[in-house]
Amino acid sequence: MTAPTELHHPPISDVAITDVLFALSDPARLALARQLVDGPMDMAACSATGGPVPKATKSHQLKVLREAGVVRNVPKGRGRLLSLRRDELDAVFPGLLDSVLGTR
Amino acid sequence: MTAPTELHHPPISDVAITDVLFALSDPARLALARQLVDGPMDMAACSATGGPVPKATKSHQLKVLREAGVVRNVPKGRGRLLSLRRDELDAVFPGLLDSVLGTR
DNA sequence: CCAATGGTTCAACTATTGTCGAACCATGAC
DNA sequence: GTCATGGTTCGACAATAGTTGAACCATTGG
Repeated sequence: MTAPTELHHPPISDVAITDVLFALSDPARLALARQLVDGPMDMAACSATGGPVPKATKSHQLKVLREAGVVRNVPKGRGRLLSLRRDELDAVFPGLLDSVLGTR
Repeated sequence: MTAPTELHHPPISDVAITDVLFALSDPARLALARQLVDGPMDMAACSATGGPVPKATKSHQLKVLREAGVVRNVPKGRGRLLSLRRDELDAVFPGLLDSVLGTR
């Protein structure tokens, strides 16, 4: 098995719109995604709810977003850098992120 | 209790975007919603998967869509008429239905 | 009225998701 | 190397969601 420092990201062509919708259908996950609209962010810097969330929980929430093709999660220093897969998603599901992440 | 012939539809202001996303995050429910984009449809006429679905299952799937504010379900003759709550949803979540229901 | 059609609801069950402690892994600082 | 920091993974459990038969309800047609 490969070093788990590089996590798996599905090719965007393997991502179904239902996967994306499901990933964003949870308030905590949606909140995480919205923190990335203005650009990449250190994982340590973004918070799911504002309150304290166990790191296992946060890691799991981001895993769902990652496996749904919504976010990218790459090593950076001793932490990780998160980013939206904006361009790719816009190409396949035009307007989706705009409407979902833009609406309050 | 009131006659269950009139089902409950949440005011659109009570509908969270996460409710809508969740309702549409299931392939069968998404397929149902997509059959309504061109206008209202008799419930008996729309099929969830193409294959045979027990009526209890179909009723349940539509209940999720209804309670998420996505579809309206009113009595019509001895059956029911389904429709998207297009205008209301467009007002609150602009572009959402366009991008979700429009994309293949 | 009665029967057929179309649908909802209930209840019981299965299956999927979510949560989080504990153990483990990688990197950077020293 | 060692320690601290930041994160993933595993495993067990809790909670939520999905499926479906059976019972029931409403409407239309005869």
